[in-house]
Amino acid sequence: GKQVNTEKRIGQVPGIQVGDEFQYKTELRLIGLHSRTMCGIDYMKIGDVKLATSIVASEGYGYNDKIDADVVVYTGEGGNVISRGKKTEDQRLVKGNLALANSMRHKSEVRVIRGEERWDQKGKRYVYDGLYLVDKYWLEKGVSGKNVYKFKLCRIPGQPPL
Amino acid sequence: GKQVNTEKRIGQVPGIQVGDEFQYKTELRLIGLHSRTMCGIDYMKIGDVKLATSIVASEGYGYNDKIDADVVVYTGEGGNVISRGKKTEDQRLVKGNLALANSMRHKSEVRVIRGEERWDQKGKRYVYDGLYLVDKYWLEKGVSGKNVYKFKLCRIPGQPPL
DNA sequence: TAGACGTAGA
DNA sequence: TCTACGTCTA
Repeated sequence: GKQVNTEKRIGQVPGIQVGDEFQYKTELRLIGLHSRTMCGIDYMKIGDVKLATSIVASEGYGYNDKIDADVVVYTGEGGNVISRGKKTEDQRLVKGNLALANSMRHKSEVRVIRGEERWDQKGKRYVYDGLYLVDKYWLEKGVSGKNVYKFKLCRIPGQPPL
Repeated sequence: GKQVNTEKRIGQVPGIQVGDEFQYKTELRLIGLHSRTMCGIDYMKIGDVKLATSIVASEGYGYNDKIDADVVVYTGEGGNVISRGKKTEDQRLVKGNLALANSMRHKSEVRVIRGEERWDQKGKRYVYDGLYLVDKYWLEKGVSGKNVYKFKLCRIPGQPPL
C-alpha cells in the first residue's frame, strides 16, 4: 500500500484526500491526521508557540458544534463540558484552546475531521473535511452556566467540495 | 490480503496463529479475536447459556494475574478492582465471570490474549497465546478486602509452544 | 498522574 | 444508561 509519513505536522497530510473516511480515532492517529485518541484538539509546539494541527468536530454530541457548508463553530476543551460525573468549570485558554487561538494569530492551517454517527448507531466514523483557518473566537456561557470557548473556523477556498 | 471471518465464535479463529501480535484492542476486534474494547472477558450466548470466547490477561496491571508456562490465573471483572475513583465492591458471578464459570462446566475453549507492556512504555501490545480450558475458579479477598473471583485456566496441549 | 469530543455491549 | 484489563499527551 501507499506509504504515508505520519510525523505530526501542520497542514495537508501527504496521501490523504478530502472525503477520506476512517472508522476509529486510532486510525486517524496511524495515518497522521490527528494523534490524540480522546482529545478533540491536537496541537504541536513550533519553537515556543503551540499551534493547532487538527480538530475532530461532531454535531450533537453535547458540545453543540455547528458544521455548515464552509464554517465550523467549534467548542473548546476543558471544564468538563461533557461531564463525566465531575462538576463543570470555566474553560481556560490553555492547551488546545490556546493552540487554536495561536493558530488564528499566525493564520496557521487547521485540519478539520468531522465525526459522524455511524449508520449502525455504534460509535462514529470520521471524515476528513480539509484545511480551515480560525476566523475568530469568543467566550460564552454554556448550558451549565460556565464559560465556554467557541472557535469559528472557515474553510480555505480551492479545496474539493464536501 | 487474507480474508478473515470475524463473526464471533468459540475456539480457534481462522487465519490467526499462536504468537500473532496486535497493537490495539480495536485490532483484536477487527480480526475477531476479542470484540470488547475495554472489557477483559468476552463472551456470547449459545442458546440460553453465556460462554466465554476470550480473555485479555495482563500481568502487573493491578489485577495480579499470573501467567506461567501453560497456566493463567485470571482475575474476574467488576467491583472496581481497578478503581476509577469509585469504591470497591464484591465481585459477582455475572456477565463475564458467569461466562467463565459456564465455560468450565461445559469444557468450552477460551482464547487467551496476553497484554504486554510495549517496549516504548506507551500502551500495550497483544499476543495470541492459544486455547485454554477453565480448570477451576474460586473467590478470595482482594487487596481492597472485597471478594474477587480468580479463574485458573490451563493451556490445551498440542498447540505451538509460546 | 490525570485529563481527554473513545467504543462496544448489557 | 452504564460499565469495562483503552490509549495518548502533557
